[in-house]
Amino acid sequence: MTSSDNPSKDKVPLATLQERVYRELRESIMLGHFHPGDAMTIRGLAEKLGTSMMPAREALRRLVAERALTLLPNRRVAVPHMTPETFRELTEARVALEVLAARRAFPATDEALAENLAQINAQQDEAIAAGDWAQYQERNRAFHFALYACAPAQVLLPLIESLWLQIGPFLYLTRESLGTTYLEDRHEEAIAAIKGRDEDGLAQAIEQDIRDGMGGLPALLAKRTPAVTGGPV
Amino acid sequence: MTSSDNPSKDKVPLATLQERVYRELRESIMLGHFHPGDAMTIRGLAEKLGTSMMPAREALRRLVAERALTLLPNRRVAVPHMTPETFRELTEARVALEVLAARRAFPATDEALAENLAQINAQQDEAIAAGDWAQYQERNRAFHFALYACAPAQVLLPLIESLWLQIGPFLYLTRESLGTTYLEDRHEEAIAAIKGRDEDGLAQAIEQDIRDGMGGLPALLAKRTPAVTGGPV
DNA sequence: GCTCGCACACTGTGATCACATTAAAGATTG
DNA sequence: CAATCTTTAATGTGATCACAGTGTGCGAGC
Repeated sequence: MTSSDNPSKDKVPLATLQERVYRELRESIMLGHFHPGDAMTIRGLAEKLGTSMMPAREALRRLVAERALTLLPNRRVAVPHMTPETFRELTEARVALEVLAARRAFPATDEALAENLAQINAQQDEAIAAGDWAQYQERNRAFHFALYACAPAQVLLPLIESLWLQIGPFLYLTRESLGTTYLEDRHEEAIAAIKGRDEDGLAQAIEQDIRDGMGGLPALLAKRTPAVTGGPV
Repeated sequence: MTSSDNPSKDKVPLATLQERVYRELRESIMLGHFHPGDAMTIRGLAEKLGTSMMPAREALRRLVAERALTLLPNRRVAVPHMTPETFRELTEARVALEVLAARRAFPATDEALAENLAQINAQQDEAIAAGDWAQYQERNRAFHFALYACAPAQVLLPLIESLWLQIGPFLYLTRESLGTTYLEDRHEEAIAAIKGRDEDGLAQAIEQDIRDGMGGLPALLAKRTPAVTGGPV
């Protein structure tokens, strides 16, 4: 638990500079530090991180390849815009892949994992009570990936992470509504399903958790960006 | 509609060199020109394509990000190995995503598309009869993506393409068995489902098509690579 | 004859530079 | 005063170079 739990932390100088830049950018994106449309330049990023162009350049292109950023026709890199339609597609993809990941993980789940998940869930509730939105998001991520990682998922995990990355820049929309609307605790249902050895129950809990969390976003999205990506005025 | 229909063709000098190298490598991988374990060097690729290191370097890293290639601990790039377990995971991921893509495409399908798919399917049968394995694979790909592209799929298509890329290096295993075992024509079933406005039927046809095509591979895989990643003689 | 050690070639990483394209101002003119 | 053209700054792309780590192959020593 102490050695390889936090591959994103800077415990080690992180072999290559490009990797460091990548991790930092990736974390910032997932935590919603960037907003849709924000443009980034190679030189700007390089200067901000104190490196030369090369690591920044490779980190940016890598994130573009993972669909976390988009390459504009100008060859400029920016945080992608999102339409309600694309968001629905993201939701369906998440449901399909994460339910599958949960089902694959199910045979490997046990009481110990259930306890671990319960602890994470408790921390998440604390975050809600404290109004700590960033911590809430972080613990939510920890919950899902702790479950999915039970079964070896060399294929599924990267795909799911790509989806989370694409959603990242829009999670800030949920900042104000943290804790305002009461939702069923789907995580609790998932834990109960694990303890009760109920695979279908686990799958349903995960699916509902995703739909609950993503459900309100298209509306917020339409409110924030009234005139699509087309032309302002 | 005439300008951006064929982004993969070389009708245009393809703006950047990196893009050309990327496309070429990607195509070679998908068509099974490389075998698992094959290592590639930046300088070697650059020399082969007549460019400098930079385009080759970025193309390789991009394919690594898309999971088409892997980055060995030595920082060397190679065609990934595959275990039967990973292959099953790939199959399940394909089923989940492609069935979803087919369902999303369904409302947009019509008679014209059915005719188009029927033509592709006929060409595929011709390829089988002629023993043209490469053409068979190409037409199979055309069939699936022609269907999935009916609905806007900015999220799903890249994910599916990533899966196809990961499978690419192992399709060569099917070379000898082309046409030797009779399989239900799931493509025909899919076309019939489209004509009959039967979404569930379409979904089942796609799922079975994937399972039929992928089913035999783990066995072939185990036969070819008895000693995991060890050493070829 | 076998093993250990050393030198050399090779690879990826990162930095720097040159160039063409594009966005942004600034100046000029109607 | 506003619109347009020109000049200028900035950006991505590609090339070249320097460096450190790795693996290989050759040779010396036991």
